Amino acid sequence: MTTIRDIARKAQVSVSTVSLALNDADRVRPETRLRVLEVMRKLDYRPSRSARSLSSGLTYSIHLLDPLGGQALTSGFLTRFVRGLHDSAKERSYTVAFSIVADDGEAATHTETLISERWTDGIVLLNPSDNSALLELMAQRSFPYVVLGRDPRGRGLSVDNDNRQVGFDAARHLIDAGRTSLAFINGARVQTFARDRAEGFLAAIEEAAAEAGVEGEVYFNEGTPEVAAQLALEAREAGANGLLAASDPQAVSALRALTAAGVRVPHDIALMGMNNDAIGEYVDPPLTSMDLSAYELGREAASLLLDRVEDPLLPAERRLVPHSIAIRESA
Amino acid sequence: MTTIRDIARKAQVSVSTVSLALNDADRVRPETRLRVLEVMRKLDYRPSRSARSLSSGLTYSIHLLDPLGGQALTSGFLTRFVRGLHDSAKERSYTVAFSIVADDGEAATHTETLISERWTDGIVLLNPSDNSALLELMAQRSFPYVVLGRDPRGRGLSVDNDNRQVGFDAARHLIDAGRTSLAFINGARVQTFARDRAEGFLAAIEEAAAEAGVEGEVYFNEGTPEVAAQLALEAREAGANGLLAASDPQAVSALRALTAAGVRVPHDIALMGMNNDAIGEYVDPPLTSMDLSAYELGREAASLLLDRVEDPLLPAERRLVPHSIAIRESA
DNA sequence: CAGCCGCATCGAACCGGTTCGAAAGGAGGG
DNA sequence: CCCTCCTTTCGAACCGGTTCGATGCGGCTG
Repeated sequence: MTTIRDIARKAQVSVSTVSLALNDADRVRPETRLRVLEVMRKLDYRPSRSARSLSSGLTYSIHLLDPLGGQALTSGFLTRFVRGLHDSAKERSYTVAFSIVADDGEAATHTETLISERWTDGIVLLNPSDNSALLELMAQRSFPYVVLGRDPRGRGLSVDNDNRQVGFDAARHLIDAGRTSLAFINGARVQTFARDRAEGFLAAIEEAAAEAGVEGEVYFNEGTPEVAAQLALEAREAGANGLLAASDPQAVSALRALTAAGVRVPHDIALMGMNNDAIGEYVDPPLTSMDLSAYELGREAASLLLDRVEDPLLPAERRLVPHSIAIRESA
Repeated sequence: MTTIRDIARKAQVSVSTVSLALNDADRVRPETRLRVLEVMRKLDYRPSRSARSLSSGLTYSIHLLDPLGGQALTSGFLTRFVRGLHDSAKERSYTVAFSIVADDGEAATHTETLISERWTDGIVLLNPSDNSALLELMAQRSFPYVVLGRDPRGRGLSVDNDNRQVGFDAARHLIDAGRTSLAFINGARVQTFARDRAEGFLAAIEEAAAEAGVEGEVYFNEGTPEVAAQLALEAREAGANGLLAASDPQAVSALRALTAAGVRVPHDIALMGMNNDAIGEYVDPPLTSMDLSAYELGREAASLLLDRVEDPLLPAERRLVPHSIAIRESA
């Protein structure tokens, strides 16, 4: 293994000059710098990451914390979010590591370890619940982190969709398609984003209630496809002709239950999913779905976080990523 | 930040004793050890990871390399594999990091960096192609790594399914259901596992050809759902009444195309997918699918790899993880 | 020409652990 | 009672970088 001292010897300069040549180009004479770099090339020198970490206090990595408990993330969403996170981090020469934790408690103790043992430079939290012990912890320690979703205290960094608008736009799309009795098979009520979406959904209905006589209902639930199937039938029973599900697996499950019950989609009832999973394109009928820009959320998360890692004085920020509607045949 | 020297001072022992007390329990008197640990607890001491890495030469992390180019992995598979990898690594106190690379060339240069800059203790490679420059590289450097799939040289560690058997069992399942004309919408021919599955698939047909007059064909292709839809129709045209797709998205896409063409599944043609993605349960009809035990593959990969990290003298090994058939209504 | 400044470079300390060889002390054997 | 060996502990070197303060040198200013 060739070290910085080997380079120094061979290039006839001091160790500190080598380090400077590598990291702080304009503090060393160009001529010297080139000579040093040439020697590095010749000896195929690679600075050791752990040595660099130890002395600089940086790990050049960020850490994603995935609370398995938080059901919120369908795998399609997570995959794309992670990819965005990775791509953005990679552009800035950071590595991404991750941990999957069972619940908020484990998340908190694990985070404590991440921070105090200096494993990482910044932490990405996925959709923590409102009363998260973890968020409490993060608010106290001053360590760079970003939240996907909403940080209730509003003190930290976060990336998110405008979830009220997501709900609003979805309802609006159904209404524009002539649907008058809407149902929203939503996530759990404890999830902030689910409440926000419900609010927007109902607001759109309210707005259209007068002129078009539109009405609607929100069903909070645990988010499983099984529950969605049952609720879809229930909603249909109650006269719904426009249906929004909180995820694509839920929508697909609802689709099957409705079809099996002889209800035609979209003829009898329009159906929308959420997050535009790849699979939605191939079911029959293809699924209209809210596209939450998971990849872009991931990119923004890494970008915001790394800005703070590199300059801790930057103010907190909440960045909203635009969503869109992937319109297909189901609605 | 409290360091090992703070502990030493407070506990009235030397720095080396503190280190020993922490890492090599039985080389220090129990009494002393307890005193040291007590001081640690009191001062909430946490050893710095980078310091430990630098002096021990270990990073306590493994690195997953995901070649985006290798289309082989549907996101459902990858998610579960990664989860297995993580869980197994976590049990042994290792962290998992990952990189997504565009192609084999980038994989090779990136791996070079991972190894020579000491980022990680071991590398996990996903389904490299047969002629991978990366595998060439790994074979030369002696650095712990494990391959998901087959290492053509057979020299390295690998975890895999018995892909020949996967193909065989799938065909057998269709034959047992009374299907006589089979088709396999397979992956690309350059992928070893695709060839292995094709071989098994055809072997099962061969075996049943005499008694039951079974015949069949394998369609190698790029693995997109679009292509699957087209090939499904083609196969049906040619008289197929039993169909196996290389992934669940492909199967779902085929299902839709067939249904749209008035072909009833499974009445007219039985349909099987692969990898048992969650979504298969909710389409209509629910999808029978080969379950490749992605989670278990991930667990085994980490387990084998870490065994070698901790004892480099262990011999190479190829571990096959059993598959199963998730039987639902489509076949 | 003396004084000052800034640039390029250097040596040494430092980051916080691990580990090696030596030393101290006590037990056991001859 | 002395020698040896084993156990426990210690000091110091080491891992491979970064960074701070000092130094030497040349050029500019007054």
